Amino acid sequence: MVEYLPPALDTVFQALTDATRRAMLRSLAEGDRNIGELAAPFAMSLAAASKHVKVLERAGLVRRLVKGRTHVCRLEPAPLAAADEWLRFYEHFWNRKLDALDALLKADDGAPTEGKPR
Amino acid sequence: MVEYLPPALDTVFQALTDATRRAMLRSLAEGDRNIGELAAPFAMSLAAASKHVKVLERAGLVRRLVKGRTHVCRLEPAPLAAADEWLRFYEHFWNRKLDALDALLKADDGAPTEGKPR
DNA sequence: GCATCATTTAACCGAACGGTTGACATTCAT
DNA sequence: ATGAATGTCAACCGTTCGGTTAAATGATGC
Repeated sequence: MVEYLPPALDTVFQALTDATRRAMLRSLAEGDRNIGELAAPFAMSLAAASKHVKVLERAGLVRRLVKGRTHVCRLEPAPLAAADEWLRFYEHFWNRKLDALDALLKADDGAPTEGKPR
Repeated sequence: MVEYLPPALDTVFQALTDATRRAMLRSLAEGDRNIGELAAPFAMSLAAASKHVKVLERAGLVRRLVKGRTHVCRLEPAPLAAADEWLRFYEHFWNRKLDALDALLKADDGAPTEGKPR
């Protein structure tokens, strides 16, 4: 059987909606952390933190290595790359828009798309 | 004057979790659309689509220009840039990880982590 | 004026979210 | 063997989510 099917974008973005989970990822970017360490900065029960980690895991953003009685979590950046890829589809858009925005706001129809380089 | 207070990252990612809304953004990338046009590809009521658009609006991803009885929606890419910026913090990570991934996959659960430097 | 088109609003529904508490399983240290 | 440490699981709770239907609003066209 296929162990890892591609973590859907839905799941990844959903995991990123929560500030607590985003902070956990930031922490994991600095090194492996067990559940207690991930939970420490937040005013919430360990059970709640455990759930958050599970969400990150489901999104493929975290891999868990059970080591004795502690579960050490490791950042798994691939799904972030996938999310980024999705976003970059719009990259040329937000670049182009930096000055085109003014034009659009002034003349709401027939938007001329030419503009000066920023 | 404060034109727009920063649309929180929470709100932006949350808006992106839904595939319907992501598809709407893709459609908007090709040009302005009114609500009916945005709703058309999906098997859902207009009221539901209207809610989706409202979510996109709340995230600052869409601007609505009421023109007569139709509401024409326009893509507003700035919050996407913000989300991308957040993600790119991890960019060096997913680049560096391309080959380290194999090592991680091999040293799965029961495996000792002593084999590699940490 | 009147019907129609485009859209929102309100009320409702079941499922998912984010949190809690309390009980349980395992591992580690003594 | 006992007990503390590390986490999970199950049950529960209030809120949000994504959808529905039905009614209301507002602009258009005849």
